[in-house]
Amino acid sequence: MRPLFHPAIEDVTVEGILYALSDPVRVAIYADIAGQRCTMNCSSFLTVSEQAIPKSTLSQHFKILRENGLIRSERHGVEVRNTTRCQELEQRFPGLMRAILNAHTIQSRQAHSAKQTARPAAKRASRR
Amino acid sequence: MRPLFHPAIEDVTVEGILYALSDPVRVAIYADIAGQRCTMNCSSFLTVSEQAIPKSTLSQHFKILRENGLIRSERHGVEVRNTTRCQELEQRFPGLMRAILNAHTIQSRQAHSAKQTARPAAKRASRR
DNA sequence: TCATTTGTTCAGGATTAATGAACTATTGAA
DNA sequence: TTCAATAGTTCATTAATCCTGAACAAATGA
Repeated sequence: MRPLFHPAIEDVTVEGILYALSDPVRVAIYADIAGQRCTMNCSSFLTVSEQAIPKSTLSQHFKILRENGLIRSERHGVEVRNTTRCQELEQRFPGLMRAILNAHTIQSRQAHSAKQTARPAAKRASRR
Repeated sequence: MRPLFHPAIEDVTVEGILYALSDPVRVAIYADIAGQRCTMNCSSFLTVSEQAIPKSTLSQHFKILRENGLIRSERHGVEVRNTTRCQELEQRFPGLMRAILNAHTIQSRQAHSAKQTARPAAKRASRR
């Protein structure tokens, strides 16, 4: 089994970060890992936002997060433990990750309150 | 010719913003528009970062920026004038656009100095 | 040794992106 | 009015990417 590739922090690009987080599942995973004190394994995310994700898809999502420099993954026996690279990223792109996570929180709150008040969801551009 | 669609600011999503700016050409266009005092038409970008862009491709890029809530486009006679929606976006997602533009600036500076010192570009994950 | 758990890789079908060619709309000049 | 030039859009085709079931690999523990 191939070793897990992690880019050097100076090779991490803005485009790569934005691409990795432009998927609702991946940004939810990233936000969740960033919010935890402990590390998390991949299978913690077989359901994300009440939606089932096939494990092959999940594996690809983690690969994308990893290879774009957002998370660090280490094999520990049979599982893979994931942590964010927040501190390195903060050094390279100050304020970026915080602003994205904050925006994600704002949006989640809005979605939640919209659901509570039973308004129909606004139509919006979807990509897939 | 169809009218230009702009989403209401509350329908703009984080994912949409990140997706729109995850393309090097689009983020360069957005950064350029954001940096200008005056409005810009689409054809100002037939070459972006020393790279020629077909106008049909450019038209799609502008559509993506527009429909994800990043820019406002208005027809004026034969041309379309574009401005950012920075202020609305700042209200909805405080600090987000500033952080992204700042990260883009940091990265551009690094790319520029790397070119000057003639170091070979680091290999990085590409998407296309 | 063998079943279980955790995750990866591969192959395919589905989706999305890029772009040349044809088109629309506006402007200004003859 | 007519015609050419300018600025973008739309469409069709090809290329690239994404999603996921199936098969596989590695570690663990019974």
